[in-house]
Amino acid sequence: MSCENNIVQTLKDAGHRPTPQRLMIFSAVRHSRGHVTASEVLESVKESYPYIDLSTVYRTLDMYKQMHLISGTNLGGESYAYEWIDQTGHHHLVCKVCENITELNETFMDHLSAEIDEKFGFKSDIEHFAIFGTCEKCQ
Amino acid sequence: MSCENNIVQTLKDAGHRPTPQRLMIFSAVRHSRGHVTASEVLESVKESYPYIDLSTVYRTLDMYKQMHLISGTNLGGESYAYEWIDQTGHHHLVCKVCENITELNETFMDHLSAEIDEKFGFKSDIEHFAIFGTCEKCQ
DNA sequence: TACTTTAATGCAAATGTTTGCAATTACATA
DNA sequence: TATGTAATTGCAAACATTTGCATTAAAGTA
Repeated sequence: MSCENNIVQTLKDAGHRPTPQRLMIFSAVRHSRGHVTASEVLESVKESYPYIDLSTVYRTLDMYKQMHLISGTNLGGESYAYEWIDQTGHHHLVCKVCENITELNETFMDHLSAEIDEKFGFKSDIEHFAIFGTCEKCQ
Repeated sequence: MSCENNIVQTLKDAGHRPTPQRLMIFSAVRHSRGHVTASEVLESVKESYPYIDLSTVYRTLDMYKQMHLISGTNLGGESYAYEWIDQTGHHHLVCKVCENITELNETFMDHLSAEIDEKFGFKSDIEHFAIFGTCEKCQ
């Protein structure tokens, strides 16, 4: 389970310590709509705890990513964005021209994922994907 | 066409100037088996032209990437790897445990790509993909 | 509660990548 | 070939991310 009220337990179960920093960072990602960058998380957490360090943010986001509580996606150019993973995993179509982002339902990847498992015995970890291209408007 | 003997023409056609630096950088990527990082390209080019700068390498690799002559893929962790795109585009299955990489034939993505076009009118640009997961051995 | 052990933090420095700008180079035109 | 112009380069500085390490804090045990 990855819902907020037992993030403490989730951390403990995974053998990690539920430090205040980790809870604040989780909360910052959890409560922001859509994607956030590492420095946005930093600013957000700083409002309640000014001594937080960027390296802690990066380390913690990486940890949550490995725990599959949040996803990290390169949304083109400079922005590496983190996002809380809710029940309905999803992907993005990123238009290289207008830079708009379209959400893509998880089921689109299921087929591919099953095919890869069948052929290679490889369990793919497709939680969050960014596919680049050109959207209808911009073609 | 993206074969080596007319890289000069390919550049001109795209409105770019075929400078010595660009030709050397293309050659470095073209002649290396598999993936190369930006600094590997730098070292390689430096052997014949020591004054080359890393920023030129990055800018040029980005340009080639936009021209779809090379692909850039985040192969996990720190390594961002560039690769020449030959006739048979391909993708990678990257195992998070043993870090081994399995090549994945282009056709695997074709289905997904067609589905996305049909549903969203979105022309996806799936030339080079890294899918993370756990390989058969490591499960 | 006091003590011990180990994980996690903050800081500073290292590394990787991008950007601004003046000098240089390639190309078009005369 | 000489000249003008716009693109490209190398440099230096900015920015983003990661790492090493001493200090601090969390959790288990007595």
